[in-house]
Amino acid sequence: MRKNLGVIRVNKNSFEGVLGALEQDIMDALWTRGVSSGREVFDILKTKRDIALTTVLTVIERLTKKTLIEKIKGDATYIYAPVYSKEEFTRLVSADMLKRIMRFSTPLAVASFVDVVADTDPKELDRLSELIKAKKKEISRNA
Amino acid sequence: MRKNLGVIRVNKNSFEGVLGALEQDIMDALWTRGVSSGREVFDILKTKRDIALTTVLTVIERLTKKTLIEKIKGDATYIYAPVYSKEEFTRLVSADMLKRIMRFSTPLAVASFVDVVADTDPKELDRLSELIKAKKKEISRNA
DNA sequence: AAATATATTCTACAAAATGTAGAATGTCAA
DNA sequence: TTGACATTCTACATTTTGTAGAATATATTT
Repeated sequence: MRKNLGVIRVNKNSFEGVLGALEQDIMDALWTRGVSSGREVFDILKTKRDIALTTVLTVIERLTKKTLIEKIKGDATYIYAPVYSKEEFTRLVSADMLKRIMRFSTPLAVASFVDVVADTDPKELDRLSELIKAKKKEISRNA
Repeated sequence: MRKNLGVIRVNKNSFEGVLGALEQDIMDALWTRGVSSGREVFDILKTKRDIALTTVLTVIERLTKKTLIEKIKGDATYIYAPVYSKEEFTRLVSADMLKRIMRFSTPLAVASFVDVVADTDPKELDRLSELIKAKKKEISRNA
């Protein structure tokens, strides 16, 4: 399930290292569908992969232990809600990864970042400039 | 060995998700000491932790399979060399992580990045601005 | 209430990654 | 030849994730 892309193992999965494939699928189901019962999540995944209801329930259970999902007593069944929106979660994960990268070397991380942004979506460079400007103002305001 | 920092599991380890703790220690030994024999690496680690020579050898072997270490026939013993410098490796890992973050959402990643840089080392914001400027020039030159 | 359906929890196993190291084998020098 | 050291093999343990059957609880229907 893990491949080698050059040196580094990767998944197609954005949250590699944070969520497994099934975990990710379940979170995605909850993010797109909103609060759902276990069976509803199962019904969604079932259309894409061959999987058992209990498998889904088990993994949902694990995700609640990771505080990524909240378990709520509904009328007939439990329902599950993502604790963080996909955006919040992405921010948290990103921030965490970035911190780890920078913990090693901020200059290197910064340089890599500019390279990758330029590669990925050069137009974002402008937005990045603006965000920096704004951030600097914010800093001096609070200084 | 994994803790919960907020939502996301982390290690103190910068390369979490890429290298295990022992693997990291071994790479660090090679990076700081330079090309070394297995026993030399072992001697370094031994001062910090209780470990067997064969354990070190085993993991070195695994790292050669991951193409992070090159195995070279020395006179009496094999010697091991890091395939990438710590800097190169960091760049590769960073770039890869960043790509994965941006694959999900470039705008979010960019925003997070600015936040984290500001938090970590606000002075880097200026350098970041300059790098962006330079990168833009580079792009227009090659356009 | 008994039977049936549905939900939830328990328990368990498999595979991969990593840490761990003893046993076996190879090699070279005294 | 006999050590001493090097190298390789083999084998476990643990953790994470995927997987799901068995058991149990709860509700619904007849």
